Amino acid sequence: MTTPPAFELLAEPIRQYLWGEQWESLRDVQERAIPVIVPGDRDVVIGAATAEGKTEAAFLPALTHLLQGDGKGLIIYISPLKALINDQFGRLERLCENLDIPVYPWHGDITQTSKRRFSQRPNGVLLTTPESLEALFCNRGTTVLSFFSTTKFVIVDELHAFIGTERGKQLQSLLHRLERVIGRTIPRVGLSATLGDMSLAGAFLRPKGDPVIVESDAKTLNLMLLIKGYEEKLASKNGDEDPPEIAPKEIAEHLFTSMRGTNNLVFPNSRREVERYAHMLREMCEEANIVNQFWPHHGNLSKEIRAETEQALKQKDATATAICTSTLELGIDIGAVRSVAQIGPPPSVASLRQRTGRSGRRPGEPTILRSYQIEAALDDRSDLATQLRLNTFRTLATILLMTERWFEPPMTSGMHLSTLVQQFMSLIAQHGGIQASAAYGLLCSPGAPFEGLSKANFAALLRHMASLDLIMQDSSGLLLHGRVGERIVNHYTFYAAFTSDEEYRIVTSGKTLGSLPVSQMLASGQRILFGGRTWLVDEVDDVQKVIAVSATKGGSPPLFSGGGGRVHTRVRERMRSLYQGKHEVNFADARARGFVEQGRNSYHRLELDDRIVLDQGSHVLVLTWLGDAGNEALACLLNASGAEASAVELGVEVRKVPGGMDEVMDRIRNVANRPVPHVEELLARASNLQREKWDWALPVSLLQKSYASLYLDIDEAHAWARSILDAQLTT
DNA sequence: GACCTGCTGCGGATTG
Repeated sequence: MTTPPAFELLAEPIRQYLWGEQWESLRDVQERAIPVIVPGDRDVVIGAATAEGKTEAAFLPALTHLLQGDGKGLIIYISPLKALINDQFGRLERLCENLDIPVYPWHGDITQTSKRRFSQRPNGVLLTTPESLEALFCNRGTTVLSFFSTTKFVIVDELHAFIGTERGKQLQSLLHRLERVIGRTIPRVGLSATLGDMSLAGAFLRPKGDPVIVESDAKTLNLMLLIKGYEEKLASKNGDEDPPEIAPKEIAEHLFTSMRGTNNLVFPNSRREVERYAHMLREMCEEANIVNQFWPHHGNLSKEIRAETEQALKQKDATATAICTSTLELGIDIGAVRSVAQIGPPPSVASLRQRTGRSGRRPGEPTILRSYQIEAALDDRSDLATQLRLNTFRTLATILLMTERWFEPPMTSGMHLSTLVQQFMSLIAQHGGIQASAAYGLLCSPGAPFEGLSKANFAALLRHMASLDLIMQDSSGLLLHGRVGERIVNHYTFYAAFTSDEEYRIVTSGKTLGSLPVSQMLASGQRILFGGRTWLVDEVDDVQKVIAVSATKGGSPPLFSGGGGRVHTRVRERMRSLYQGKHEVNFADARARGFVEQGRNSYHRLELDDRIVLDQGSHVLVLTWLGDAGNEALACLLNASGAEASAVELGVEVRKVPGGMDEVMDRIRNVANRPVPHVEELLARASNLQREKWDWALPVSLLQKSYASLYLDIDEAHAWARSILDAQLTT
């Protein structure tokens, strides 16, 4: 028997709508997703790039399923962004109008009236966020059942954005709790970018589940690639002058000439750099006497300014280029762009893939990526990173891995016990109090989000939370909120699983431009760059947390701090093979090729092929070529054996002891010969382990477990030490 | 440690 074409499986009114919209054919993922979603009895993960029609691949069959039922069913769509919900609402409403299925957006900006309409007749499509769902569980625990009893599907958009985060753990928990309230399994459909291992995305969508994976045909990337190198002269020796910063200007000039007249995206890796380049490019437009076409976009700019940039990109009769952070990495609709620029090393292979995927969407158009790399001029004082041209090699390794279609596997090992604290307090709110055993079953039993946490550990958590007045127990054994817990749960900030810094609002003549984290203090009279323009600080109000500014001219150093991300072992391995290789990098300009040659020369001069340790004066550098999680774990292992070690870019830096290099080798052998220590032992001397929102409410032993699960690859570090020992035994 | 994301209920005033 042959399967009928997917199109014929869709409900009649949906087919009519598609005819009306003049769809010529279904996309590959749609063709394959429709037959598995229509019956409504399987979990499905759809992996494809932006604009390959993932949303329709989920909604067309899900709505078909709804129409084939009694018409009273509900589809819950969960998105990480309000902006995405608003986008989706516009698109879905047109389709659903014809089907007589209501669509309700439900998030923090939606009015009570609109929410009330859904409450009165909860069916159709509900578009919401994890936080709004959390609020429903907390404030209307008793109505969750009546709201959601007819749910046929949960669709999670941008699944990859949830994996490996405390917010993702919260989502898993909410979906699990939802099914426990309703008393049955609800099919889950996850929409994800292409990931290194899609089955891990499935394991995230439903722990211990068995999803159908629908992955987009690996269509070859028609990539046009250019890497340009820029050399920055060193600051003067007396050090009282600002660094010259010629290179960023040269990069801005190249961006200006190669991008004006088309739509593009520029990713300089930090808000600070976004401001710097947006400002330079705006000035260049002024000098050239043309209307500005370069717009900034980042998370601290006000919604209005961001909307202005998105609008500029979308409109047809003028061109625009956005200088942006990862705010434009997710699926917000900004249309196709001609090219993408990456300044400095991309944060990860997966993120670079998402970014470049914004270009070359129209048939026949290539994907254009320009990568700009600044390195300091070499002299006899240059440090190891400069000599090795590390940033250039990291950029190259990341780009090559992308062209080889390798991506970081999603990080699913994190325990995120911070979120266990939240979910436990939320359960108390939902049920008006809960027994410890019931809570343990809901949160930690097989298939639950915190599966694997022992009863003893759970009890230790409850005791600790009680000691902090977060919870208390009544005479019947029922657990309730304590004084502190009551206050926390009854504030709206409780619903988010993640923290954010306290921020100052930047205001000019009554209009909010955006916000700044408080870490940077400002004085009046200072000039700042914000929203691509220069402002004079008139007044800083520490009570209202408002910075009043007025427009001014001239530039000064922008705000925000910069830095790096977490690097996977595979990227470091690829860097090493690039150092060892001889073949030319033929998609780089002369200067970038020069950096490659200089890096390789340094690598061979320092004999890094054979060396494990390198004398750095006061420190010894242990070269591992592992990822950050491996390096950090090795630093912990060495610390536990009495050294003073910390993870750095190429390995672990160890403070020199009287025994010198031999002593360090001894310690590595020691690590290799001993069994892997328990996490408690490993992190016994570590402090400052709190990273997530409720980490402060965890007992030390659980904080250590949670930290280790997120940041340390102990097995990898131990295996590395063993491999060193084995190599020495055989020579 | 880069980047990013999200948020209720209620009371009181104002308006149609």
